[in-house]
Amino acid sequence: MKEISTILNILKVQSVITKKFDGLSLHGISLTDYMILYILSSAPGNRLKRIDLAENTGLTASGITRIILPMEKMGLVEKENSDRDARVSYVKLTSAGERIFTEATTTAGYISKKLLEGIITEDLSVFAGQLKILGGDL
Amino acid sequence: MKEISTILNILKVQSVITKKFDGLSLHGISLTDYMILYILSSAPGNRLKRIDLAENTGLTASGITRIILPMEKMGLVEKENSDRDARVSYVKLTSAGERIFTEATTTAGYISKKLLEGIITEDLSVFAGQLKILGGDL
DNA sequence: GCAATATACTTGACTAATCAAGTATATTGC
DNA sequence: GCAATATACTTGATTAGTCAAGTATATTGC
Repeated sequence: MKEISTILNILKVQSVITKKFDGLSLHGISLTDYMILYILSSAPGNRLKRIDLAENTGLTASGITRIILPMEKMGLVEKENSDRDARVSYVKLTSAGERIFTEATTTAGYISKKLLEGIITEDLSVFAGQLKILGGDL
Repeated sequence: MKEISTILNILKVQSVITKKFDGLSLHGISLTDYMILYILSSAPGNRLKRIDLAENTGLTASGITRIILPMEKMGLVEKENSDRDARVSYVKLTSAGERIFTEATTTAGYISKKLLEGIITEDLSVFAGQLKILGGDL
């Protein structure tokens, strides 16, 4: 069945990707860290509730708590409380985080281009659209 | 940069997929278990060296050791030694494994179809081809 | 034919994530 | 206005995997 093999191939691709993105460690961050910086940098005010960060990354709320903690310690993001709702806390990109993100984007762009270079440019947007259908939208 | 967001979307899709495939627990196996059964079932003689299984799944050799152990205990696969090379051991699908695989395939097929139903059939093979370019080929 | 290197696999220590349960606050309906 | 429920987040325990090092066997080149 074609559908199943397609799905299983996505799993394999994922492991290929995470291996190639080891290069981000050059900037002291993991691929997941990078994804979070990426999402925050395009969020309004460079900040997002933890729960929305979970939704956007596909991680659980508890996964977010655990990954954000060291990022806070590194000074990439900072915690902000909501004055409307005492339950929520925002994760906000710091200027240091922005700087690291910009630097890491050079590396990430290079790796991504290499990974995708076999795919013709016009097909790429189709591919991206199909991923969106599958639930991948940051 | 379009390439980066595409790559990050693949990561998110992966987490969506693994969540949806929880249904396989109905058959007592995980998605990774299923992937291994899938690969073995289409391998010549229904068996493969551990190292080839690692290559095909995108896991490490040590990951294979760890995931195969409980599958052996469950009787889904069995170990076979090579008489040509004392270092290698084969992982072979048992008839019980084959049966579970067939049952699980019904579930997996259903979930996969639902996941991919937004993608037009003719686009699906293009999509599959693009995943292959990215390194995903079982 | 043997030393050096490479390959297949396993194991201990670790990490990144999950889930289930717990805490604190908010919302809703009577 | 308060009881019941829902939401946002954290924490302890667990799990699925990694990496680095170790063991055993095979291959290669002199």
